[in-house]
Amino acid sequence: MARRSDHSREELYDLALESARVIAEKEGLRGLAARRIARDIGYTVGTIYNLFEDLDDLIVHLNGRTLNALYATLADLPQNGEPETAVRALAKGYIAFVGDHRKLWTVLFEHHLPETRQMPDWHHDKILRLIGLLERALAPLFQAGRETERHHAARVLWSSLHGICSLESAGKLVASETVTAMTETLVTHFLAGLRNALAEPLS
Amino acid sequence: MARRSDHSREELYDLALESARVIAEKEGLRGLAARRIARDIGYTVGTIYNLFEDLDDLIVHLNGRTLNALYATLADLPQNGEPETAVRALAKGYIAFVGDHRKLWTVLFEHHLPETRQMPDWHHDKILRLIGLLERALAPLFQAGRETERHHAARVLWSSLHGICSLESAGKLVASETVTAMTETLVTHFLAGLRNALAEPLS
DNA sequence: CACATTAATTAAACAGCGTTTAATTATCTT
DNA sequence: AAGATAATTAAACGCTGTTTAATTAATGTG
Repeated sequence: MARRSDHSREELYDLALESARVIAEKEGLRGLAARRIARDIGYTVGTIYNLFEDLDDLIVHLNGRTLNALYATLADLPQNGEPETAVRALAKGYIAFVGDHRKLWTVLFEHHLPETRQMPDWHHDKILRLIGLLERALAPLFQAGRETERHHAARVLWSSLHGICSLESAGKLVASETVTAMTETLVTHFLAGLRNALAEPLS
Repeated sequence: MARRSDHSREELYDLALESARVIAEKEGLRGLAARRIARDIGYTVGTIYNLFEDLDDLIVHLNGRTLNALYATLADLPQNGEPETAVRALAKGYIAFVGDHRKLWTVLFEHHLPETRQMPDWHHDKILRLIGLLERALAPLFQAGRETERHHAARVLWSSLHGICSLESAGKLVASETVTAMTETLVTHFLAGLRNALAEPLS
C-alpha cells in the first residue's frame, strides 16, 4: 500500500513496456489496457500512471521500441554498392520484420494520438534514422549536392513499402498478390525510372 | 418505451451512419461510440444494436460509405488516353479526397476488425472497384492477355499512394515533403520504369 | 373487429475501461 | 531521530460495449 522497493523506476518502466509488447504481439491494440498491464507486472493502475503520462504515452513508448527493433534488424544488413540490391535487401528485411511481428507492427501505425498532441521528437528521430537507411542505399544514384532529391526519393520508397505492407496486412488489398512480389515490382520500376531520369541532364 | 414509427428501419440505418460520419469527420475513431450515436439520433443504444451487429459492424458500414464517396469522386474524372495523365488525375483526386475528409479517411484505415472476423464481401468489392479505376487508366500500357500484370501494377500503385497519404496524414514522415510532390515522383518514375520494362520483349 | 404474434425500443444491468484523488507508508534527506 | 519526498494503493467518477428482460406498438390472422 505504499512504496515498494521490488523494482527501480527503470525496471518498472521496462516491465510495463515488455508486458505491453507481449500483449500487443498477441492481441494488438485492442488488448492494450492500463489495468491489464498493471496486473501483469504485479502492480496497480496507479503505478502505470506514475510511469507514463497516460495510455497513449505508454503506447508511443512501445512504438518507439518497435522502431528500435526494426532499425536493429535493418541496420546490420549488408549494404552493397548497387542501389538496387541494397534497397531490395532493406525491403526484404522490412517485410520479414512485419511478418515476424505483424500485430506489433500494426500497432505502430494503427495508433493515432489525439490531434491536440504530437509525437515526441525522439519518435521522429527514430523514423528519420530508418529512412536514412534507404537514403544511404540510394546514395550511389545521386551526385553530390542532390541530397534533397535523394531524401525525397527515399521517402517515396519508404511510404510505398509501408503502403504495400499496410494494406496487405489489413486485408484491404483483396489480392493473392504477395507483398514480396508487389515490392519487387515497386523497387524495380521505381528505381529504373529514377535511374533514367537522373541520367538525363534536363532536370 | 416500445416500437415507434418515427422512422423506418432504413431511415434509422441512414440516420445512424450519417451521425457516425459527422462524428468521424470531426473527431475520428475516438469519438465513435454507440451511445453517442444513439443519443444523436434520439434513440437509445439498444436501437443501434438492433440495426448493427456491434460497433465494429457499424464502423465497417461507415467505411463502406466512405469507399462509395471516394469512388464517386474518382469515377467521373476525365480519363484521357495517356496512362500518365489518367493516373495523375486519379492520384490528384485521391489526394483531394483525403484532404477534404481527412479524419473520415483515417477511420477507413485506422479501424481493424478483431482477427476472428473478416471484412464482408461487399467491402472487398468496393475496394476492387477503386483499384479497377487504376487498372483502366493503365490499360493502354498492356497488351491483351496481360491482365495479370496490369492488375498487379495497379495494386502496387494503389498501395503506394495509400502509403504516402497514410504516413503523411499520421505525421509519420517528419518531412516538409508534400503528398503531391511525393506522388508525382512515384507516378513519374514507376510509370517510366514500367513503360520501359514493357517495351523490352524479354519479359 | 378482436386477438395473437412479431418485432422495435427501452431501462437496467454487467464488466470493463482511462483517469484522478486522497490516503498510506516506505525510502531518502537532513 | 524527524521531516520531506515520492511510490503505491484503494476507491471513486464517468465513460464504454454489450446483453437482458420487460414493455408496447405495429402487424398478421381469425
